[in-house]
Amino acid sequence: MPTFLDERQPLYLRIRDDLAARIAAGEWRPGDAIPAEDALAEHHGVALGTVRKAIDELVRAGMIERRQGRGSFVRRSDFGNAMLRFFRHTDAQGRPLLPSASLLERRVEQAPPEIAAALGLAAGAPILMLFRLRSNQGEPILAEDIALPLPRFEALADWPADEFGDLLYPFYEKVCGAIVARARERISFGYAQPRLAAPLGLDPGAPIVVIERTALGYDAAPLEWRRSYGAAERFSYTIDIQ
Amino acid sequence: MPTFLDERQPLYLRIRDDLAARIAAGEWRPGDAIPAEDALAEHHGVALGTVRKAIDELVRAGMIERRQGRGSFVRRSDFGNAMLRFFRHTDAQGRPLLPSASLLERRVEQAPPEIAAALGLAAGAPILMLFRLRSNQGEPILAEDIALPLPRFEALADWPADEFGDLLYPFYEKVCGAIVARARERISFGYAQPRLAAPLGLDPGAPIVVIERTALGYDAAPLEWRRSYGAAERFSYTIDIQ
DNA sequence: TAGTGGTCTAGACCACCGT
DNA sequence: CGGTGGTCTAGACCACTAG
Repeated sequence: MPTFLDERQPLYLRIRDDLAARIAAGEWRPGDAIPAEDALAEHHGVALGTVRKAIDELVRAGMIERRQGRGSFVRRSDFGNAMLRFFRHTDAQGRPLLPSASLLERRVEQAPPEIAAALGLAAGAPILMLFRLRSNQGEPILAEDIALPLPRFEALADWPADEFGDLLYPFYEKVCGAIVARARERISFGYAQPRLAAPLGLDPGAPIVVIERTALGYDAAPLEWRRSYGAAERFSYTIDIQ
Repeated sequence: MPTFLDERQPLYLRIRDDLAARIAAGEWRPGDAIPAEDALAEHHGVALGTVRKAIDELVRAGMIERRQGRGSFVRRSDFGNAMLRFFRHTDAQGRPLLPSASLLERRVEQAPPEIAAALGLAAGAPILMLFRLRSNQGEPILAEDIALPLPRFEALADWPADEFGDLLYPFYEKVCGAIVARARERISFGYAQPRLAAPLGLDPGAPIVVIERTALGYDAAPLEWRRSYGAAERFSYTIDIQ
């Protein structure tokens, strides 16, 4: 029988929070099955329907996936290529292309105030800065400034650049045990400075879209800050609203 | 006892579809209360929990709002000012401003292919085109091309222009009985043609954001097409992703 | 076949709302 | 106070998955 956090909360919310905390603590990792509903019901001393309602909440929050007949699994958030949804590129058959990535710069810095604030660090705290270019068949699509807090991501400072791979988030998980669960993105518009125009193959001053992202873990702690840049003319994004 | 649509569907989905169809048919309008859960349970010959699950679905879909102790109500989708979430303007105290609208042009046309397709009409079908400017304290924020199918919106063709009001959707509902329930928007970037630059107070060729929207009724039928334009430099949009 | 989630029932009591 | 939605129980049976 687990200890409950807030006696005033309904049972199903307390169970939801208990499960969420155990996922955040790493008791189950993405892809793992959580215990069966009847086991959880017995463990928490509640009816099955109450556990189902708790899991419903976590499914809505994107933390858990149900698979009938198999179990309920911690969801692996898969937005390694999410930035590309703004700059969709398809091959001749209309299938989406996964761009390759190349690491252009890597250095240790003191976090400027804006990045420090986004990462929840003190200004001047040490960070690892990456500058990355993503391209499709040699054609540049996106440039990215990426900031990672140190010493959390120390291992990446000396890791061979050619082993970084096209998708960083699985790489963070493998090398540093850091699991990205969700993110907040802000889209705005600007003009390409020469530093960006050159690798993107644009004229200096060309209009670009700027996508700023803070990626968070299951415990809502900031893990990564990045700012991505792409040609404004190729930007397109669709939303459904109610 | 109502007739059910698809015997293979679970009960709660059939009840959800029945309620959704009755809302789409106008049996209850936005703001109206739907029958109490126990009444619906008896009416459909099912247990209370089954009706609750059906209503849960409609709440998730944004069609219904629950209010404890009062009832469940058809939701009035309120995105009259949703376009402004991309161009947030606040007063000195940080409160959002509701811009005023002025109708600059109004004419009956034959729908060009793109607009006809979006509205589900044959190319060349008659539409009412509006051109509108939205401003804050005299400062232009957004220009909008709006297309409405005829004869559905016939009443607006001759309605006094100064009675259109700042928000069109409540106006459509009042004058034409057309209720907008949801919409799909596509954001892209472009450059201001003189026709747009002048009213927006921009230089011709200035970068602009283009937001194309198709607004739908509860029955998913297209009601309105619009394309909104604003200065790219003032654009900002935040999204949470999982 | 055993184990999982999915649907459904028929209750009970609580929390909130308006009169 | 009566009526509403919100929580919770203790079952039953079904549908799907894997070995």
